[in-house]
Amino acid sequence: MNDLNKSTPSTKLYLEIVEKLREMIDTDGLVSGDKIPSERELSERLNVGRSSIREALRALELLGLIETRRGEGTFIRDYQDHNLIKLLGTFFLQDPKVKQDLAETKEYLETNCIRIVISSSPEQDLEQFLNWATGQEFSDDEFFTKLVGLNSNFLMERIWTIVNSYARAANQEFLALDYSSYIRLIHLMIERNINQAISHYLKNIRKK
Amino acid sequence: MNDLNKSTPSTKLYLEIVEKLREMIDTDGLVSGDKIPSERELSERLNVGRSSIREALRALELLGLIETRRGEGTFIRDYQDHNLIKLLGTFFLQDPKVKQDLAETKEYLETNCIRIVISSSPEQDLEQFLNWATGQEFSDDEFFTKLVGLNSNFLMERIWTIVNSYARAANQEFLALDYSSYIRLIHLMIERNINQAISHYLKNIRKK
DNA sequence: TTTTTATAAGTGGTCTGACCACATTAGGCT
DNA sequence: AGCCTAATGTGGTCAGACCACTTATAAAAA
Repeated sequence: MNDLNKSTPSTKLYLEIVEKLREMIDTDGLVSGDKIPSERELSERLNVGRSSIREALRALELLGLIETRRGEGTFIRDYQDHNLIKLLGTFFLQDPKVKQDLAETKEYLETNCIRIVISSSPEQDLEQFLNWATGQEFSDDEFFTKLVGLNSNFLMERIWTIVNSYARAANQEFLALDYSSYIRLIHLMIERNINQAISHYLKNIRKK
Repeated sequence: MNDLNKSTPSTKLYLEIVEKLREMIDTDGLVSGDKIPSERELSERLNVGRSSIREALRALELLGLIETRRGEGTFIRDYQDHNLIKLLGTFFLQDPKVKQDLAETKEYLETNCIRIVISSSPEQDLEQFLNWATGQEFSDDEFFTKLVGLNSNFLMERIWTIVNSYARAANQEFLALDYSSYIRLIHLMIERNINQAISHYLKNIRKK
């Protein structure tokens, strides 16, 4: 019988295992790329069946917290979306209202981001951004990935990334890129001109 | 041997099962509350082991798409729930940088929300909001839940809810509520005065 | 007949042991 | 040394077994 969670389970066993794994990762100081014990070893150490271990690992895998490689093992990995996106996508991305909300939200996040960058990014970063944009071709995605990266808020970055990948999955329309508009946006940001930057973004980049 | 995914699997079996389940739900027109076939029956129908079925169900359960009740069965459920939140929470809420990002992001979302409400919510809704706030006591949470609800973007609402629940879990500080500040914010919104509303929010409600 | 109570059947939860497919390693051969 | 082959370790999957719990069924009691 399993050690955690005797008799009538208050929470599902696999969720407790997830918690135990978290502690294990924490106390052992495991970081991205490290290997975690094999399923069989975990099964022994926690005194639970291997199938329960696997259910917990599936949950973590789904969240993108671990990666399993057959024949090799299971590895910690940087938190990223992944399967979750795909799953939710195949399930509920057909709702048109959801699509509209996605586009809207993406836009809000991006204007918000422009505001923040304007009011707090150092000149130097913006110049570097400008150099990058001037020197090469890029996609809308790449541009805003860079931009979102400029405000050093990891959470915000993640939210945008997720919303963006949803939005991309829901809407396959490609905008013809007008590089000069993007460059102009950067210039407006360097001039710290919030209002013009935002209206430029809305009019010339999102074509509203 | 399983029917889906013979020999060298291109994608994991449990993910294929998820897809099959989605189709099944789709074609059978199952909706929230309906019962899906038992694990054993699914196992037979799809010609895969019951453990694989379970791994797929765990994934869906984690996403809040289904609910399992021991002794009864597995049921479809509205997709707005949060094992996911809890899990992610326990996983990376210990990082102090994350905490700061949370507070910041919450603030961004809220100012953003104020902007949107000001520029698109009908007078009537705002008056109603004012009445609600005038008539009773409320928490900061409740106030902003209402406010976020005013811009009719479900996704945005969800994001705020999630960020907010994280933020609350990470930061237990309670602000002493000054109701007049909240009332004043609503008035400023009714006057459609974006700049003042936002600076009032930052200065008097978030005490910056 | 109606109500209560035992029994059976169905279902999710878990464990065990068995293969398979694949990757890495260790030995042994040339 | 270099190559090939076994052995080992790992995740992926399956089958069957119990357990705990719920619901439906049938038998017994009123």
